[in-house]
Amino acid sequence: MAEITPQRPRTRIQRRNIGTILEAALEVFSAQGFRGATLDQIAQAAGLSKPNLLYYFPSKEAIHVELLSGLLDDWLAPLRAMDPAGEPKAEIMAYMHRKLEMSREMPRESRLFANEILQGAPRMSALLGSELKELVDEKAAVIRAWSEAGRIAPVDPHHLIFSIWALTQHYADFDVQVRAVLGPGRDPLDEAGQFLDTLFERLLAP
Amino acid sequence: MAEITPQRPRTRIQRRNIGTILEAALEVFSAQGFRGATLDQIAQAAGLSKPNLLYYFPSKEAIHVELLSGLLDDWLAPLRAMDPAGEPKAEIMAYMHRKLEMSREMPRESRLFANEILQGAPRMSALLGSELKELVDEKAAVIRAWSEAGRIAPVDPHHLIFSIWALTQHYADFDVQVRAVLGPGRDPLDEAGQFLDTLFERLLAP
DNA sequence: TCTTTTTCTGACCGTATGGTCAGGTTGAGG
DNA sequence: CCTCAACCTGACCATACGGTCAGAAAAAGA
Repeated sequence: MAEITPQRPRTRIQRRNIGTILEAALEVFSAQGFRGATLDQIAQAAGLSKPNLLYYFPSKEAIHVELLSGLLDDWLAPLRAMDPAGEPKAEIMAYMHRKLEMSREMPRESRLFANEILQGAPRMSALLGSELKELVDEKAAVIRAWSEAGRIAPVDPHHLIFSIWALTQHYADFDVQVRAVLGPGRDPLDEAGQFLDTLFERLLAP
Repeated sequence: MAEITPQRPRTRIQRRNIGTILEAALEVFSAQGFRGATLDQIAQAAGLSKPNLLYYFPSKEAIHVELLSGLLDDWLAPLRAMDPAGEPKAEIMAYMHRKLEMSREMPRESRLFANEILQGAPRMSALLGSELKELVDEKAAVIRAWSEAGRIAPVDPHHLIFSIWALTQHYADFDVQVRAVLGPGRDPLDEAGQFLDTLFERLLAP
């Protein structure tokens, strides 16, 4: 009975199976939520047996936590990339577009986070108050400086960031609603790109 | 064994208990999601026994459906109230503020809907494509007319409505995240009111 | 090839959960 | 006060689910 620990380097098989499991878990957790997902569903989606899942991860919860913590960096990367030395409006617009692109390319990750936050972030609240808050505060200071220098219109930096999150993630998290309202034959994400361009253009114009 | 049907008028006790159950179910479903909520939790929150719940509702699912369909009208009321004969910007601003007020006063309802939509709206997709779409299309036409008459800046009406939903509901659905980032001693909803005023002011100014 | 370690599985277990039922209790109308 | 329908409950059931375990199968190493 060998524990799979980060101590000794992972074998080829371990890398492959752990990857497969996390991919399957993302699929199932994002669609069903933590409580709604079952190990059998994940096992089936991964093409592995249930005991085999639990050979690689000690519990259902451990899979979920691994997914969340592994994703947080990807999730915050676009904000990290916002350059204090860049042109203010261009930097903010680029951030918004990168987030919108993630709603198109990574809707499952978006929904996974949304599910977690909706339930009160029981497995993430620590990270929210530390890592996330620090990054946001840092970037908010940058935006505030831009704002005070008159390079963008005056605006609350924290709520500006919230608005980017809300407006971009909405197209991933509420996809069914958006599509139901728009009807077939329209590309919500394309239109959103145009609309949000206009919105932030007008909001930020000095 | 009497069925509780809408046929014969409800007794006093029925009205009271059905109300209590729906209130408790809203509390539990909105915090845990459908799958995460248990009948025992709802029964305890309602101060009733589990079999007694099932005396008034045939199943857990029935309680959930009743909640959702009963809530849809309240949810759409602010949009319905948008008056084509009113002053365009004021009407839109008023709608936004009413929605924001609902995020403050009815966060559980907001999260209940968010949960449902996130899971792909398995119990609501019919309503989304009919009742919701029709109302939104109707109001979108009004907004488009305002826009074409030059009374507000040109803007895609459907995405304008989406943006109001996204920006206001974000403060209810992602409450923990918003509070974690802002830190203690700030009132997110108050600040949001200011910020969104500015945002839509600049977006809509002709 | 032989040995050791890693990988994998069928069978099984305890608990939680949605739901049922026979029968008791309470309230309303006469 | 009596009767009948409405209301309520403890005990119970079947299933789903997370997790365990003894040992087989497959890789890796010598």
